[in-house]
Amino acid sequence: VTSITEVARRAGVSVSTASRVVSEADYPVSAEARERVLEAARELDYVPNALARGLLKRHLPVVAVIVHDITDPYFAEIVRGVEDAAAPAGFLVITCSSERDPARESEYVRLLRSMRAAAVIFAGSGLDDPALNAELPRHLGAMRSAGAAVVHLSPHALGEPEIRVDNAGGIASMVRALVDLGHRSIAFLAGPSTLYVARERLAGYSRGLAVAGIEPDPRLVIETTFDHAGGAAAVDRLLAGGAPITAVLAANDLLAIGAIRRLAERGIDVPGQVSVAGFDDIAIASVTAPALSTVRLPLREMGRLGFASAERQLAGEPDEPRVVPTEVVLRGSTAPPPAAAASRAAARGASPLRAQPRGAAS
Amino acid sequence: VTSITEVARRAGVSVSTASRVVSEADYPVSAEARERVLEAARELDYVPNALARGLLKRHLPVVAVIVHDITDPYFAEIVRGVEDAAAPAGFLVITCSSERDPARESEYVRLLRSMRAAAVIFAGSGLDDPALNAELPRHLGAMRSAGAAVVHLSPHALGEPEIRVDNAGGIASMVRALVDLGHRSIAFLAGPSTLYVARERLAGYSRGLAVAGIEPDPRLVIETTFDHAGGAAAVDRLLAGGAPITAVLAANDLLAIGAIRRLAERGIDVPGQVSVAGFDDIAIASVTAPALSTVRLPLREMGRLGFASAERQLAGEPDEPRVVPTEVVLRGSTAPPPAAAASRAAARGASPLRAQPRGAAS
DNA sequence: CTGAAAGCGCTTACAG
DNA sequence: CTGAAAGCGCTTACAG
Repeated sequence: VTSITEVARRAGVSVSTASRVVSEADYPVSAEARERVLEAARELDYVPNALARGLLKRHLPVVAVIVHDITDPYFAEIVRGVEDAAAPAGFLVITCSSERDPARESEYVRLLRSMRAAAVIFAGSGLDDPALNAELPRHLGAMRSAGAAVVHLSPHALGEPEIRVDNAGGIASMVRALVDLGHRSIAFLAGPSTLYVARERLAGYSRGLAVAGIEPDPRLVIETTFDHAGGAAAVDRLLAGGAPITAVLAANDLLAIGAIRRLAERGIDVPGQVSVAGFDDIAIASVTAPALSTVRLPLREMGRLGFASAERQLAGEPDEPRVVPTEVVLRGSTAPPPAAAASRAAARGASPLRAQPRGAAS
Repeated sequence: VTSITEVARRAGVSVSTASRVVSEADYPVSAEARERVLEAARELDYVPNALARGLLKRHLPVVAVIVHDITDPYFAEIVRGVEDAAAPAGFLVITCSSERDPARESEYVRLLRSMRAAAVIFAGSGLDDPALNAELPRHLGAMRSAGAAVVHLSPHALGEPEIRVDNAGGIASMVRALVDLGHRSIAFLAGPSTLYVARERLAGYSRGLAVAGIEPDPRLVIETTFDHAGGAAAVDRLLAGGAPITAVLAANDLLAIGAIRRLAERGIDVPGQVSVAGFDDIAIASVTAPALSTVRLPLREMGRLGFASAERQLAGEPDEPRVVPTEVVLRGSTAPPPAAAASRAAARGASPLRAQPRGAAS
């Protein structure tokens, strides 16, 4: 724990000069003094105290990412993107799993505020729950006015996100792709309706159906949690409902993967009898069997963009919102609907699922 | 950015008294003074400056987790465990993806040292590369002597890990389980031989074979990276090698999942023709098709234990190494070997893979 | 180009 | 129970 005082003494210079050298300040120092300081620092294994420095500057070179759950591949990928951009700039990244609990979120932001974090990036969607969100805006306001950056990568209650995904457009494109494959009976696993992203994606589903001239069937829209279990449960409800279905579109990949697994357990072939598609394109999506058709989001890039936005804010530069592209990726989990079943379904509204014995599909 | 000075002024007390109240120091303060300070703090939205506090204490209430890649579910789960234990104690968690690059790792630890992080937890295995690891021990030594905690959750070059997994025993148990199923030709996807964990798991494979009285066949051991792609590539090499195989045991789940996928692409049924098993039991292992048989590691619990070890070290308490249990979990990806093929293979050493047309399996 | 001094926001002996 | 003062390790006007 050597301090700059000892470095200065050993180098035979003042603390001021030592500081100017080790902090790489833009300030004239003679070559020999510089060399002596550097050598003393090396010999003493001097590492500057970032806390002391942070006390004088406005904040610590640390950026926090608030995620719902770091264990969700969607968020892990974003955090990695933030880190990839932050590391070269000398920033460390703090991850906070809020579990979508506004109280935990507030507490985390309070802690971040006390640590004078330079930026906080909200990776997950906001929750529509104004009463519980009371504290958060106060903390964010205080951080902002203390010069810290605040970035949102998803829709939220407090305004437009700095990094924006066209959720509705992405889902609508996938609806279109399924329709092009021949599907007309497309179920939608919607995620939690309290989440702003989930709402946008649901809107995309409705829009996609409207564009294709398909009458929406409320029985085909299932509200779920945003994980494997939600996908499995939704399949059960769908099958119990008895409505005709040839495709299932899920509001995220985790739901889709859970749905595929449940369909397999029920003896229903994917994509032979039912096509399944997701959203996000998390890493495992391409490794499942069958590989998942999905709408790709550049998750890592979103993390990088998030940090870039923070940097701009910290530098006092103008920060225009960025819109991030989505792309439909068709893999093995989608196919044309079973021909016979499809025409029968169209003719009398029967469920192709029940009418179609396993293995008889194309 | 209100400071304790303003709180003290508004409350009409000295800074000392205000400090004693807001920092919850164990020091007598009159009830009315306390109340006035608390109220002033509330009114001013006072949040103490953790940097100033950290400058006086030995360190900042922050714990870092060094992982290979936060995007790997293995590490995400551990980080979550650390966070679950750290949050109630008021610690924030910093994640550092080192990509197994000793230079990056050193740089991260230097940064952590400069921030006076209270603890650094190494989640991943050490690399056997003494030359490159030169800087790391110096930083760790400095942190330790500054009172910070250092925890290892995996084998490494610098001694015994604080939290220890019986890697060899776990793999050997899975070999045993496969043998019990009737397998004798068990390939092993070993991971990178430079990683200490990978070596321990390979040793477990050898031990398992020895216990079962099976002659090891060097063609069946494939060194790989530790990801999906490594599993796929290993399957290709195995099939090209032409050695008889009825089961593939992978040193981690990512490898196993990549292998299953590649086998499916090659038209080989899992587990009908070939059984596949992994190690770790990451969350997706139970959702793949077929669900993955694996050796369960209590990853989240390991994270919690890691933080607990750090807390003990910080408190100056004795910190005995903990050994964490492993458990064989048999799911859909393993089954008895195809009977005909197995006996033929035993008789003349032919490959059951080639001899067994798709779908003819039990 | 160099250095003495003030100050960032706290905590903690020390004296009362 | 209360408060004045020193000091943690830096940076940065300010004077030379």
